[in-house]
Amino acid sequence: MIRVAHRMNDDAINKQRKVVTLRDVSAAAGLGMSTVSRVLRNHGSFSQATRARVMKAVEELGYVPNRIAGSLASSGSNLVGIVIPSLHNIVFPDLLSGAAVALTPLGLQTVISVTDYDVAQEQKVIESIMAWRPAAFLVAGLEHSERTRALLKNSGVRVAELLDTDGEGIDIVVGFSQREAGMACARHLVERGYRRIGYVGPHFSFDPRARKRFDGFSSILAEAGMAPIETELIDGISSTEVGRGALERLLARNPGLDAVYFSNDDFAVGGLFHCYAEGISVPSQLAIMGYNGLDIGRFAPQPLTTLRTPRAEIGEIGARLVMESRGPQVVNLPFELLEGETT
Amino acid sequence: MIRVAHRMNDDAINKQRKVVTLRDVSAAAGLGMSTVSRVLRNHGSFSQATRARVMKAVEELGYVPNRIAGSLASSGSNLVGIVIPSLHNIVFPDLLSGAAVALTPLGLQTVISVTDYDVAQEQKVIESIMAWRPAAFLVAGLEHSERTRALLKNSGVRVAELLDTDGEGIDIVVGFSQREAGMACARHLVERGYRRIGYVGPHFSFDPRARKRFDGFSSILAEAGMAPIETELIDGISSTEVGRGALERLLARNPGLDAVYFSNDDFAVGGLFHCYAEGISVPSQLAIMGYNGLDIGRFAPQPLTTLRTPRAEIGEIGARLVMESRGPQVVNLPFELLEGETT
DNA sequence: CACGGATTTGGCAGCGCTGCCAAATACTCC
DNA sequence: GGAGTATTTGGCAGCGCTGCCAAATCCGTG
Repeated sequence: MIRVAHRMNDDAINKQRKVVTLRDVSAAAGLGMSTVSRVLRNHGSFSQATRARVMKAVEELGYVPNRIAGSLASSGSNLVGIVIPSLHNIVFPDLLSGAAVALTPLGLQTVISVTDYDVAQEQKVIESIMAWRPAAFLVAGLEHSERTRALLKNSGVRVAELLDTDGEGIDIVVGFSQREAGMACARHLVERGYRRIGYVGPHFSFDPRARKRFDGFSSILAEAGMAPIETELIDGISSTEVGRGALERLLARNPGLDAVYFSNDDFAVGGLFHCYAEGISVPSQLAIMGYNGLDIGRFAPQPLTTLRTPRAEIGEIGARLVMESRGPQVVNLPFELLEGETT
Repeated sequence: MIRVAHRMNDDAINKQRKVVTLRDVSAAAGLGMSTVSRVLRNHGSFSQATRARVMKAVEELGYVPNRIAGSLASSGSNLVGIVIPSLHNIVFPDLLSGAAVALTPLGLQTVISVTDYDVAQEQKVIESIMAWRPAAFLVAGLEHSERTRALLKNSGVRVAELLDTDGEGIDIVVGFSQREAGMACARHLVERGYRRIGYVGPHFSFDPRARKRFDGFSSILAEAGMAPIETELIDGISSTEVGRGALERLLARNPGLDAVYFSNDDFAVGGLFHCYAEGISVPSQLAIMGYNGLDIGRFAPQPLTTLRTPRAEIGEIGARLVMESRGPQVVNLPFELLEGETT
């Protein structure tokens, strides 16, 4: 008998140690489960005395609510799926920061996946996030596989596609025209009188937004009757080192260039450093233009001419709109050409 | 009668349009739910013919599995909670990238939250991630509220604390000694003969790791019988601009400094740029030392002397260990002093 | 002090899936 | 050809919570 009693006691202890559920809390508080649930969600009505009893029991038992069960019962989660191509380009952490500003106060959690600029991988991660029935999706860009588009469209969750407005969106689109951004950069260089222009950026198969900017850029040069741009395309991630090497190779092949447009300020600063190292005078011998308006470029010895992109705002507005649940819409945010001393 | 039949038909259609469940798939395939579940999870045994029937039904109905229900039934999610203080310091995106390398192949999703260097906020986000019963936690640093530590310890989930090994961990710890890192930087400057050293970094209340480095740094100077270091403490995020301004202020107050130690390469590069702008010769008039081994510093006109930190490796190893579910352990990774031309 | 309405509380079904076990079917060997 | 084993399949309970509705309690009034 005694041993049995001991065993039961042990079991009870183990049970408690294992997982504390709403039922345990309600038993401890001497209340019904629904009452406890109401108190914990601060939803519906209950007396202050009840609230206190619940909180006391929660505290004593160390109860942690189970949102998996809660979400199943109420068919709705507080998860927001975010899908970006990379973390190595500052644009995307900035986007995430902006989104966090809007989502955190609403008590939403972010499930974040990285695709490495691969639409197949994008499809895979969106499918697996979808299995968590997120409240909304934020995805970078407008280019997806057919299946991904269908999945997002038919799922019923709100989707915001961010950064780029050149194309057909699924639901909400927040960004700016990448093509226009490229055109603005080209106009600037053309106006300043540069005529033999080179380009350093990622391979086009890689980043569709860089390609759109390049196309826009090229179209302005063509309009001005200028020769097609010389390009140095890069595989790896955006960095100072790579930009420096890329400019060196580009100049070796095309000694007569008078300006180079870089698809990112990281690259551009690398290019600028190359010029300093080689004694190439900027901008008189070679003009350097960047893209993104990174701090590092703005406060270089010669401030870099670049184009400030509103990436944090895009993240924030995208997150806000996707939760406010209105109809589909396109929001175009302004970019700003920052004239530095390198062009 | 006809109207009733119509209504039922409508209902059936609505039902199907609304949410396709495992039950719908099993009905369409003419199989039991458990069989379909087994096929979809590729778990247990079934014939190839069965597999094909299931896949066909899944395709036709556009079934998306519900991991909320699955996780509730099997009491275990494929979510990994990641908690970092900020996204504005490159260290943390790098950490996330490293973690993704280890987690993605295992089919794990990341729930990421940012604390803004606030232990209360950290507690809040860890509590709410815990409600999703994550498979594991990755958190930056060892400094938490008492409650957070208790929650993590008692929850039974594996926890890896990343970046810092100076202190008591909860479970797995992966990083390096921040104190030692600071000491290594100080030794380098002392060896080179610098004697009046300044420091630029974030407010100490802010970032406990920066404080530990600073303490290690100071201890070496004290050992060498040198005067206490002059400091310029900063509120905002790490950036070139801020570093530039901070150095200016620091030098205005302390004209005799012969070296400045920056808590981040962003700051340090800003400082370097300030020197260039003011015609201060580096390192003969003023030595500049950074921290983190960022690309931007390595490929500046004068390569920055800095200390390379293995942050992506920390993320990757932390993620790997936390999933391999062995006992508590501390992994110390090496940092590397990179001698540039600025000291 | 009984009465009607407002407030507070409890019971129970069910969200969609998985784990367990038993049943059905296929296959092997003598 | 039938017992014995291996493979494949189905049924059902239950994971922990919420939504709905009914029951209980409280309160001010006539």
